[in-house]
Amino acid sequence: MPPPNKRRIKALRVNRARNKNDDSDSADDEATPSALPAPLPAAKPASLRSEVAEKDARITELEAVIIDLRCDLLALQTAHEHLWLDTVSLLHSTRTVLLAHNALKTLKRKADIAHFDELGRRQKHIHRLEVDHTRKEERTNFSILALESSLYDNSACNTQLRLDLDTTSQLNSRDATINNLKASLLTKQTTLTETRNRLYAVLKQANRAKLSLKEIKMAYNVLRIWNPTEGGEYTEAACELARLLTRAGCAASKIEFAVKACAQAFGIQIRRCFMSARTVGRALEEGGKYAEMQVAREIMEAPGFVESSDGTSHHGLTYESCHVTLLAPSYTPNTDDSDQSTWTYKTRFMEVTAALDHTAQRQFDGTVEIATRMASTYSRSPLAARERRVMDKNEYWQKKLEEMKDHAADGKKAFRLSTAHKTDIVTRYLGRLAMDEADVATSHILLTMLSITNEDLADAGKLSDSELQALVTKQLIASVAVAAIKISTSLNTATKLFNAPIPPFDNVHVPPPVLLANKANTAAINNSGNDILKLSLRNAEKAEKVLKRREAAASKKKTKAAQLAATQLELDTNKINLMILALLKNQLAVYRNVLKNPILTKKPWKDMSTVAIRRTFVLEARDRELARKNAGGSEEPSEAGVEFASTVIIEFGFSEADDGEWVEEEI
DNA sequence: TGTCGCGGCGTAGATTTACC
DNA sequence: GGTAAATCTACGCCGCGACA
Repeated sequence: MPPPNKRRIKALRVNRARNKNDDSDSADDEATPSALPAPLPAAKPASLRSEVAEKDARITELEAVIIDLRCDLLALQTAHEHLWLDTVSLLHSTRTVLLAHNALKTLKRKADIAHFDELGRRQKHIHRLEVDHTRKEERTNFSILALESSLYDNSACNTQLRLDLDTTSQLNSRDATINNLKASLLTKQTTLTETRNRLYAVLKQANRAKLSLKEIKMAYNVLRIWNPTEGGEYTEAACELARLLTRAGCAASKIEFAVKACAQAFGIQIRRCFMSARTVGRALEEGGKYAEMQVAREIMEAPGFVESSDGTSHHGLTYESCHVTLLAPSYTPNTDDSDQSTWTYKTRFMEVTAALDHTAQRQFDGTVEIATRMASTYSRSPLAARERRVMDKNEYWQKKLEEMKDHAADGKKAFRLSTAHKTDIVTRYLGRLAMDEADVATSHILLTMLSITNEDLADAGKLSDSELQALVTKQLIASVAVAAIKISTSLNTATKLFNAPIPPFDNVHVPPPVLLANKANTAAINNSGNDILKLSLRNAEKAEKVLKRREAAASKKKTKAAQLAATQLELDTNKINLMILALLKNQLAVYRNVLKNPILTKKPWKDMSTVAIRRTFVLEARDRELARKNAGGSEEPSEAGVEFASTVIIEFGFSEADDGEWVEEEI
């Protein structure tokens, strides 16, 4: 065992002390009843066994104490070992620390040397930097001084430039301002001009609007407020309205109510009251007998008129209507009715009357009755007394230029009756005239006939010389004679051929035929001169179309007639045998339509379609014509194909059908 | 102041409507 | 189908108002 060192010695001392304490403690423990087994009670006389038991228990307890002590001893030994190990460790550590201390001393010494070297270098660097700084500072100061000097100079220059800039700016600003002002002025002038123009336009518009408004207001007032009277007298329109309402079945006493009710519905005011029943009665009278008087007077004043008539049946009764178309004054206020240039064509209603039948004789009798009644009415009227003249019933016939009818069968017969009647009237008139003027009139007829030339006829757009020869010479000569007298005397203006659409002997233009009632009812009614029932546009177009078609047909017919007139009747058989189809047809047309050959007239064209047949018919007709001439011309054509003397029937695009009706020709 | 146009009234006759 | 009432028509007469 190694000799104990100081630390070990110390540790031993500690252990001894601890052991002493333990001993004392053990002594104390023994002394303490709790630590030591309890002292045995005073020995009593006990059994051995109990004594052994107590001893065993004491032994057990002691053994337990021994065990405990041993454990403590072991613990102390362990602690001692630990302490020993610690001591060894500390010694080792101390040795290590000493070595480290020495190393550190060495390092410190080296570090100090290095430190001093570094410090020297740094101090040199600092010195060098200080020197550089001093130099840079000097240079910087110099530069600053130079810059300050330059700054001072630049500031002065800048001040001067600023002054110049201010001056320039002021100048530029002034020019810009001027330019701006000029631009603004131009803009404002443009705006002003535009505004002025707009103002002028607006003023014009306002003026126009004012005028328009004024006109519209006036027109509105005119339309809104209807004055049925002028100067206290009911206007023709008012009277016509009353008559129409009466015809429509309105009682005279209810007409005022009806008119007012209509006006209220239409937004129209009627100035003052509408006419009373009594005045309505007067208006009806004016539309009846008074109208007849007026028509009679107009017929006497007019250069001529056209009569249109038609018939129809209603509930088994036959009715005949008649109206005339003639030049009549307008009767408008402030118009000179004596000036014929202001006259216009009017269609006047004559009558609608029941008839027993629709025969030609009945129609003719009706016309005679109308003429007689009209002459009587006018001659007995106060109007005739004031004008100090009367109307002769023959004047109606003298003034009648044309008749319009729609029935071929009875119409042609009626034309013949009318023509005969008029011829008689005109002959009587001419006779009276001849008696008045002796033989002057006769010579005048001849002179007038001789003075009519082809040029005159051509200028009038009428028949040429050849046409005159081709047509029925006798009829035309008679008409020319009548016309010549009429022209020379200017008294009889009605010496026209019946049914000539355009009178050939003076400048009086007669309008085309009026549409008849059972052909175009609406158009006919509206064409009848009624101022209130105006022709509707559709009917007008329809009527215009019909008239145009008829005019075209008439023109076509006239061309055919002219072609017919230009055809010379060929009597040479050699020439007839050389004729071609068209020439043969022309020859047949002359025989058929001019000479009224009774055989050819009844022969339809479809049965004369070949050259041979046509040539045969032409040769036969030639033989008959030569025979007729050799017989002195006494052989007249049969009545069936001959028109009444001085009657020319213009069918106006219509032709006679098999049933006697006139039907429109196809164009 | 005379003339003219209009409306109102009365009367007679014709026509339509309601009723038996 | 007849009859009475209602309605419509025609017309003369008279007064009123506008106008020259």
